[in-house]
Amino acid sequence: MSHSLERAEELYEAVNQLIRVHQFRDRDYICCHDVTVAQCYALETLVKRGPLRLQALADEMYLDKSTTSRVVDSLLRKKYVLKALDPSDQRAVQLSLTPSGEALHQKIHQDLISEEALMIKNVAPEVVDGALTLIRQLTTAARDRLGS
Amino acid sequence: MSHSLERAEELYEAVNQLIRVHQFRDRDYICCHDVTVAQCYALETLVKRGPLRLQALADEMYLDKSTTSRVVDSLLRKKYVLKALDPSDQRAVQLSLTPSGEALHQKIHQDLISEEALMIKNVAPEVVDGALTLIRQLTTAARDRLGS
DNA sequence: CCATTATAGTTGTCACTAACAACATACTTA
DNA sequence: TAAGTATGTTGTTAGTGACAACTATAATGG
Repeated sequence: MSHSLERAEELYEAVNQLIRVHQFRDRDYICCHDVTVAQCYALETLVKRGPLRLQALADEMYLDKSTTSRVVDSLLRKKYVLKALDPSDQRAVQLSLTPSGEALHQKIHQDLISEEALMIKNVAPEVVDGALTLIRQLTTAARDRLGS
Repeated sequence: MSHSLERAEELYEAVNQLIRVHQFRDRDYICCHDVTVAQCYALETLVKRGPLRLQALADEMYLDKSTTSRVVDSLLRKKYVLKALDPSDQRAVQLSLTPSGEALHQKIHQDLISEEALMIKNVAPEVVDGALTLIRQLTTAARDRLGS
């Protein structure tokens, strides 16, 4: 039991460090592209999860709908996102990327992936594969825990 | 080469998800304790890296010194941090925790560790140990990359 | 079928986050 | 000692994030 707490502590530290470094990198690599980190994450989510309603987007991003509404606003102003009415529900909106939104996302995504590739270029492939599995497992565990 | 890019892409996704979930959890578990996430991170850094100058603290946190100065201000107002002059340099300050800062940090830290323990209670110990090594390796790789 | 209740988004407000620039002060070195 | 450099603080601006109050639309139930 005390062993499992030690493990928890070490994992907490390690994940924290990883998060800091990634956040810092994101600030560097995203913000020079006309969008902020949060805006970029919204773009990413819309790319991955297809057209979404506002509340659904907020859920995916773990944010309040009001916060999300404002992030989307900024993307609308910059013409990276399109807001269409849902024909089946006059209250709801369908959010999707414009072509220039797609293009921007593509560009940023590619930059970030290249950077990630450089970061792991000296790490053995098996090591990366292992980390992948485990990080996903941890994410699932955390998500389950929060959902409860 | 294309393989390594795929790996980079998957890793990027996986880490991103992990970051979201952890951020969400932090908002929940830290902010009910009289400090924000950033303030808590400053406390943690001061605990781990001992008394620090402002610029050193900013470096550890990957933040600008002005941002850090304000985070520290809020902690000074709440009496969780102590600011002492550096005798060897009248410009510099030595930042450290007050007893109540120590106590608060201890409490939050324990909460977070317990939560982390619950998250991994269904993950095999070897798996956690593996993740730990790999996450650290990735952090180091990322840090080296940014430092350059 | 209308009144109640619930849901989708928006807006007001407040505190915090974060950077950049300009500044005062103190150290350093040429 | 003058010029340059480093340490922190403050002004400013934009963005983040939550909560509550609000409008408008849908769904339900009596």
